[in-house]
Amino acid sequence: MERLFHSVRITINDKLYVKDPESSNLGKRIVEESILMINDIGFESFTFKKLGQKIGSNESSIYRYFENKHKLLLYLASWYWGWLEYQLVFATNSIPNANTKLERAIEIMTQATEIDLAFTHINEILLNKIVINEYSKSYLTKEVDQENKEGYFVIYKRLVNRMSLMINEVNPDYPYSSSLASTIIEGALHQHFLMDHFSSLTSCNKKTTPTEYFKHLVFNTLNIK
Amino acid sequence: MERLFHSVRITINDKLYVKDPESSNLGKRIVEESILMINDIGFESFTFKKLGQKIGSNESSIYRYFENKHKLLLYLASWYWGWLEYQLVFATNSIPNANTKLERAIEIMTQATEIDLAFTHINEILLNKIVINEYSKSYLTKEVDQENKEGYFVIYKRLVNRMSLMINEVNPDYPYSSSLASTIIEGALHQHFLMDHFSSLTSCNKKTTPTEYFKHLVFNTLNIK
DNA sequence: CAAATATAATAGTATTACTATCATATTATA
DNA sequence: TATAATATGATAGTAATACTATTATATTTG
Repeated sequence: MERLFHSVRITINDKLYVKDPESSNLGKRIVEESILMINDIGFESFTFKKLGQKIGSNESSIYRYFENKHKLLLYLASWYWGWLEYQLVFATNSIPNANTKLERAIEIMTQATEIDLAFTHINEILLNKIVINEYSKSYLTKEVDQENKEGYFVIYKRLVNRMSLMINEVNPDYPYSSSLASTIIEGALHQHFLMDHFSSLTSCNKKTTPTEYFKHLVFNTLNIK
Repeated sequence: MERLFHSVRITINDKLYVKDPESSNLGKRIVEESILMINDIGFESFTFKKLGQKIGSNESSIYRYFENKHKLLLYLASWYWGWLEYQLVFATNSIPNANTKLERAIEIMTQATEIDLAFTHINEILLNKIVINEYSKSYLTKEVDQENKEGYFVIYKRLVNRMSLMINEVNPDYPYSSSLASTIIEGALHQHFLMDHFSSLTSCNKKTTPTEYFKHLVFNTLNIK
């Protein structure tokens, strides 16, 4: 299975980069090391100048790949959601039973990424942490409507919609499938954040996982016992 | 009732300001106009220099009230959550029935702020919008643990805990009350954001409110019909 | 009215987020 | 293999940001 993942390529909106980072060694190093660095010092403190120093390259060279760090974040996030989408589709498409399928989907969407499937230069564990800590900043902006029109969030939207459809399959009469889908995906990120920084605001911990919480939430809400 | 609200004063951690903005006319203008301005141009573009120009004051004078715009955001958010907490307690404390009480609590936490109760210089409608669009940025930082220790998030935490207790009153056996409480509060902000910018990711709209969605979610999850 | 305090004005600094230009590698192709 | 094309690196420069420091001028208070 790992081998299979190796050969998958996640297609990302080409407006998010100036030059495709997958097309060169430097590009891959930019992506690889930016993940480590954003995870390390946080998105606010992260700059192209610092990244250049770290990878022994030049600030101006990084600008030839990404217009600015905001677009780099959107690129990384798209990659992450694309990767999750792939896992979701791969793991659920052969499941005939709607309940079992939704259950598996919730697992995939709410689990902490624990295994690095070694997608060459991308560390999925750290990328998952970046998404938990920084993803909101990519859309909580004044430019969100314009950027949404440009298609910067398509993968994320497709993912929420897939979840929504699976919810509908389980209970076609449930009237809030889109909201429930977005609540699971965004809420899972939030619960993971709370586990790390505000433990009194979550019931989740090492024993009780967000997955358990969301499964209970969803299946009770849908009136499936 | 409006008159009553007038006399309420929300107590905010005094580490969040250098000089209490409630203590002078300039301080109040800073708070008042910063709300308008952040709402208008967004937190990223907002600067103390611009604010000074708008209120006919000087950048350096604003720094005598707030160390930086991050602390100003924390101050505004604390004020907002304190104000919501007041409304929550006021509206629910006399309700004896646990279900009715939780129902009323969900209404208060998930409704869009529509009426400006004219808390003198603070526009609650705009402040609610700021919280929807900017609040996450106040805690998605590398300094969150330190700032949490300093008590910058106490009001928010108290509010989530109040919700959690009300959930427990309805169903003492429900094992995820803290997570459900944080899901309602954070999730409500998120659903409002989606209504404004990603309508395909939410089932909520003018007719179907987030309040309706969350009531259904909570009472079904708690197995109360 | 003097003293204390608050506010305003101005200047200055380090950093950020770029853009532009030119030099030098590396790679492709004729 | 020479040359052209392209990629990368080095350096410089700019406007804005996020402050700090100092001094001047109001305003308030005792």
